[in-house]
Amino acid sequence: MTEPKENPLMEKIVSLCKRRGFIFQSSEIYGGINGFWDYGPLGVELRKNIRDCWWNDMVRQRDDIVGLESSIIMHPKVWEASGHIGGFNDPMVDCKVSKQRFRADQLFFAPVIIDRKIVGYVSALESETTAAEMQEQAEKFKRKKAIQGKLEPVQPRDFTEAKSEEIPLIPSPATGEPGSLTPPRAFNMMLQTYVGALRDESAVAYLRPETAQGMFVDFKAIVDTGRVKIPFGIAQVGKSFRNEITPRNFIFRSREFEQMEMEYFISDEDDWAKWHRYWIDWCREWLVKAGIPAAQLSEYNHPKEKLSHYSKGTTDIMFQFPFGVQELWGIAARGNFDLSQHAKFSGEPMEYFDDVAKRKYVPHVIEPAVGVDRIMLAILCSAYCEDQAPDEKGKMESRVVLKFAPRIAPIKVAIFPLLKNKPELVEKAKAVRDLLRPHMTVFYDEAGAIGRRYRRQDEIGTPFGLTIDFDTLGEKGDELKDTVTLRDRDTMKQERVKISELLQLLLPKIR
RNA sequence: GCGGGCGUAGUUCAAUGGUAGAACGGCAGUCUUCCAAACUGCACACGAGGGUUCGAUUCCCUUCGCCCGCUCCA
Repeated sequence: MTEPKENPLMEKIVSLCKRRGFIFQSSEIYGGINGFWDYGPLGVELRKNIRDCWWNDMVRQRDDIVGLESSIIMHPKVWEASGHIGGFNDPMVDCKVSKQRFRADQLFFAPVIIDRKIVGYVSALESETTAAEMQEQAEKFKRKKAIQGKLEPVQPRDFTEAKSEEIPLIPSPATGEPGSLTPPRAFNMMLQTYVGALRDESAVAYLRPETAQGMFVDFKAIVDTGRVKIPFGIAQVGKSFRNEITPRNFIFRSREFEQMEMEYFISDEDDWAKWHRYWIDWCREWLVKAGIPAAQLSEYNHPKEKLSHYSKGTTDIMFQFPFGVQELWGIAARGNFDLSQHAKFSGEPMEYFDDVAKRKYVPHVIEPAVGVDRIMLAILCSAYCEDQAPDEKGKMESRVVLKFAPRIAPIKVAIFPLLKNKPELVEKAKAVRDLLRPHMTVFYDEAGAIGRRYRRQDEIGTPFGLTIDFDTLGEKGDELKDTVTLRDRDTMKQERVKISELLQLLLPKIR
């Protein structure tokens, strides 16, 4: 099967997002900056709705979850404790020929020394037999080059110790030939900055790569002041930053992104699998409520051998994006690793005293973590739709519609006077706009033909359109006076509704 | 980070070694009687930098960005 070289659907969505003011490339007038995006007038409404829905469902409608907004820049030790500095800051070595990448500390090399003279180098990847392998290579090397003399035993060193003049002489483990390896380069995922006026090592700080650590670091403060009892959760929405090597797929993976994370603390004796399942189901239901069809969702369980050593299990809710099935929402059982680490690094005990069980323990945690940006992209992709609609003369034309769930649509209702050159219509339409505006996002439009205005709203996913016509003014008698047509985005059907009943009709539909 | 492809209006495309056209969209106006009507007018582009050249949007180099594949994604 050949992979499609292009992705027409994705291109259409990207171009619609730009055309209608959802998403722009950041700093575009300067040529753009890779991995950063701006959200325009409609994008910002959509994101706000996503955040608000999540916050409402996750925090406000529950007794057991409280909110938090921690700072983006935290004490650098936070990232030592979390493992982001120590464990994931490994220098990497690339082989320019085979395109393989190795961790420098797992790549070993040694000079081949005959009669006290270095005649070449051998290399091997870390394994139980690295030393033996390299000794064998050295002997083979000696035979091949037909060099006489005494071969000294090889002494493997890892690549982080390679001197710059040695690097071109060390063979790549992939090809066996020297000259293709790059010097070790650090791939630190965290964005760095300096706090304070001095730009020295002591001032280095990091932009958080996840919001989660804020919840762990403030765990004690919340337990002490929040009147919370296990099981309970701490939720946070905020920006995070990662130096992704390859930002790709529109806003799917960016360097600045917004997370919605929740840490749900449970007893160390609780059945974590039960809570894990509970949160997976909760997240799936939430996505469906946000308008994503259940049929486009699936689950992926991370294989045990790929899990971090502290994780008991991670399940990703996957979404069928136009560019493939990709991770949307990760639900991780993190054990009590994070709290224990912070206890260790800060010296502050992170134990919870359980009034019911009458004992102390370090709680375990289940973490549903999702990106606002990813949800936004999934919503855009599943909402995008092209169908057929009749034009003025009844001829079928293709129509682009974003079928957003009304609760997350940027604009809930658009209001039109049938004609703009009739002051009575305009005045009445503006009165209807003012009536609804305190309760929902509205958009007033009087430009062009009515059909065009409907189509414009279809393209930005506005679920309802209201048109004020001559009947509204009472031209056909009192029966229709002060009624308007309410037009449905998806069916394009219209019904006649009394202005006085609009609010009670619309409000339940947009919740 | 590597390899391949590509950068011309808001979008989709065209042309050209002598500085660019269209369609759709946008804005304003005339006109309107419920699904992208018509007419008129207006605004808007050669991603950036350097080189070759009398002259570069066009050729070359660099860079930035986008797409596809690999890699990476704690």
